[in-house]
Amino acid sequence: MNELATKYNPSEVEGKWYSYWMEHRLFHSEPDDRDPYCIVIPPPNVTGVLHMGHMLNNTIQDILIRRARMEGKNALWVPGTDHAAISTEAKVVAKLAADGIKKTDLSREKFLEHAWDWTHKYGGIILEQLKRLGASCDWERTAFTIDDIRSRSVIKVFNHLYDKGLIYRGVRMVNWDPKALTALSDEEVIYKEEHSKLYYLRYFVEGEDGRYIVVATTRPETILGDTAVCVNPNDERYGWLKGKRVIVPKVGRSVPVIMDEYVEMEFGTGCLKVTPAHDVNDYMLGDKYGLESIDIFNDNGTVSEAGGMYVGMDRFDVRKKIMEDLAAEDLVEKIEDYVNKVGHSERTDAVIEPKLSMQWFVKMNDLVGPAIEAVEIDAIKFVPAKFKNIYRHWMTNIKDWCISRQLWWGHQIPAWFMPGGGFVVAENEEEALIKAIEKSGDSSLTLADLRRDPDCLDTWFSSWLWPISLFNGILDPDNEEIKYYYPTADLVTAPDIIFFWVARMIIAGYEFRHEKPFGNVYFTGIVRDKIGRKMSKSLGNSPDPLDLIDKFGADGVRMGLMLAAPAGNDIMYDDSLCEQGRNFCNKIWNAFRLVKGWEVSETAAQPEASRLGIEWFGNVLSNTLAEVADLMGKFRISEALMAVYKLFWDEFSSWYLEVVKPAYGTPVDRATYDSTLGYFDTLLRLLHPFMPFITEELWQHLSERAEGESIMTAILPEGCRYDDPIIGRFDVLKEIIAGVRTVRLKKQIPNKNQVLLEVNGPHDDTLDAILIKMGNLSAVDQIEGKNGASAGFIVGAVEYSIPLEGNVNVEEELRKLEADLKYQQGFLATVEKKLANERFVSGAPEKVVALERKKQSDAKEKIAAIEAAIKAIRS
RNA sequence: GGGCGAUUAGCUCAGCUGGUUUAGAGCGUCUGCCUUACAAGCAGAGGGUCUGCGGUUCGAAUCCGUAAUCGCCCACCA
Repeated sequence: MNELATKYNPSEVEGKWYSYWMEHRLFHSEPDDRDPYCIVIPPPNVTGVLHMGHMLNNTIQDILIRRARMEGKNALWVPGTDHAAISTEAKVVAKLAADGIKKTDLSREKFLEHAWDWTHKYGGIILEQLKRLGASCDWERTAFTIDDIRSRSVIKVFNHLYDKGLIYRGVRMVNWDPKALTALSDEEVIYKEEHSKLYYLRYFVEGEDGRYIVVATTRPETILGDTAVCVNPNDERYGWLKGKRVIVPKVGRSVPVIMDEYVEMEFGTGCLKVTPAHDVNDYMLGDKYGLESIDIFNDNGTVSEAGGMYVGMDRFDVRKKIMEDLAAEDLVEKIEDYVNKVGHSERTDAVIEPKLSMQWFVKMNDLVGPAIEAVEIDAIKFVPAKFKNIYRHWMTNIKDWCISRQLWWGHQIPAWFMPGGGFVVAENEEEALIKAIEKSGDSSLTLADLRRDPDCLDTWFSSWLWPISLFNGILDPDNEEIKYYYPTADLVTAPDIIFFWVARMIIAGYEFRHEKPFGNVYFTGIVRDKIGRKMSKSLGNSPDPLDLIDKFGADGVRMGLMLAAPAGNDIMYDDSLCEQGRNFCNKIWNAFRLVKGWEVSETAAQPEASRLGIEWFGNVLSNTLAEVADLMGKFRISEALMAVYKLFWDEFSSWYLEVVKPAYGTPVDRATYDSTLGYFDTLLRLLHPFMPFITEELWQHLSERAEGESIMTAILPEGCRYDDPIIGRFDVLKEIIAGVRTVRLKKQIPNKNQVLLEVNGPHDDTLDAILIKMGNLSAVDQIEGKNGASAGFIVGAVEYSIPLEGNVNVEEELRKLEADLKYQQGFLATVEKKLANERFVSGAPEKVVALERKKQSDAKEKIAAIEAAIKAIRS
């Protein structure tokens, strides 16, 4: 062991142990008698690559899983990927386009072949990357949202909801993505503030020569679809318009003026143009007043035949062109700068076009009840709790979910159209045929007569089943696995998918399983760069996680991320955090080198200092074990890690090891050595969930281990919190030692030179053995008054001093003491002011008053000690 | 436009039901050290009128009000 390098080398260690864990199936879980602890992974996009958000997210999950495993639970972390309908289809379409193939030239079957090829080629890369991080997922269970079990689950659920009347098909105004050529749900639309223009256009009034009204719009191109103009009936300016008609500029169409209080009189001119086919509100008005609806756009956002002019031009080109043409005809009143919110597709960033179309919807209102309640009463606990509000608000204002997508890559909607009109919903073709015959009464129907709806379902319509479908709980609701693992314990996810995924999983849990899907939801923050920008590909400010692992080691990166990541707070990532993690690995590594380098003597007696050190550290360790357990229970992971960090670095390395370290060239006694290895073992266990690789490496070195044994499955001792007097005494000791060291530093006394420590006052000598060793003292002498030249310090109310030969800077000593005196006097004054206040003494609890009195007497004692020291120096 | 959250040391953050020595940590900074585990280290030190203003209280970083700044979520003013 002595030939260990002075630095920890992660690359030599990580691959080895990951293979070892896999080989011995240590991540694998099956139902047994132990308590289950289960996390289902938020499935990353199958063709995605690991980014910093995944790193954060999955590090947290792994820490929770590994800790649960070491607490003796049957821990299972189920991995998998998401087929990500829109983005994967977009990637495949782009790849085909690069090869000169258009999607429209392919059959559905042919296209899906390409998509599967693509998935097999790039799919699962991200899972391989997670292994580098040390993720202890049960890879034997890896699932895919579109594999056989998950697909059949989706179909079954669709049928279930349809049969309950909770899924319907209808023409509605939906969010249309002209780039992906599909409808989207409301959640997939991101509104961005944009600097645009407000165009004021003239609409001449029919039959009133030369009289016109002015209408303000941000989208002049949609006048091609105008079928009315609307004003507020209370608007006195426009009372005369009642019953009139106006001419849509340029288009020349005569449209009615309608009156509705929906119109804000203050906005623009108080006149609203109504385009029922291309605006949600206008659609509502059109519906109310029976207006004609003219769909002027093709699916790709170009003007359709129905537009009548500019046919085939893109909507944004038309905007420019039509304004030129309107200006040429003097139909433009003015143009103003205007800031408004424009909806963009979450996946393609294309500007959303509100569009009337036939789609499938889920009636959400009938499903949310138990899901709202569960979070409200903390049956499902959100961490941090602020997300409860956001969740409640969304759930109580929920709208129907548009679940159909005009895509091929996904779960095809299980609806079949019949030749004579109408459709049936079924779990498969055979069932569809039976239902179709029944419904139509036409027994001559064959499968060839039925046409399946070509559309696919929203990706989230499969992800919302994830905690259930992973255990086949939809198809086989009574199987052992679902009964054992469900509900899962914790969910760890980013807050941006709270509606897409978290809320819907809760809804699905209650609807399909009558039980919550998980007990706690831990919302991570967003990983930002040092100056607070969200990490993104386009900004190029996101480091490649694998490069980071190469540079700092997986444990270093894990630690770096966790140090800065309180739940729900964004994390300002900086490489220096990983550096700190890497440095900590070295610290652990070198502490191990030290201990394993000791020669052990079976005959040497245990020094008193070591005995005391062992007693003290045992107490500190137990306290920290309990503290970490408490913090982890509250998901305060970075604080837990910090407690472990300080325990190892400060208490164990800087204090304990220095106390028990044998003098150079001498052996350590057996008892001290064994205790030290025992502590090291516990420390490694405590560290393991955070830093799995280095801890496994050192643990295996610590003593002989049988093949297949691992720290992963070692049990973490439980600590307990208590105040042993030795902890307090040791704290005082640390102060005294620090005082000695400060004097050494100030007086330039080398550490190897022994000094005498003189004590003036009531000094507790029970830990003197340690004091003498750590201070390199010749002795600790009790004295009265002052013995000549010395440099001193005060701890509590006791004066300590180190006699010096020759030049003592009396002035400096005095300055120091006087500054201290001034502080203590000021402090005493505030305490006495409180005590002099009668209302405080009578009003405050007895305990608080007693504490103040204690402060008062302590301060007085201390002041007396300082004054004595000053007097001694002066005399 | 509504709602929510934040503002504590140079940076990132703790500080839970007001009282635990006139506020703590990690990192960074400064000083001294290549001390026989570790210079990616050791030892020591400095650093804050808790965003401003007002209020409640014997007592406020903590509770209330208000202003400013930042952030997030939601919403159909074209």
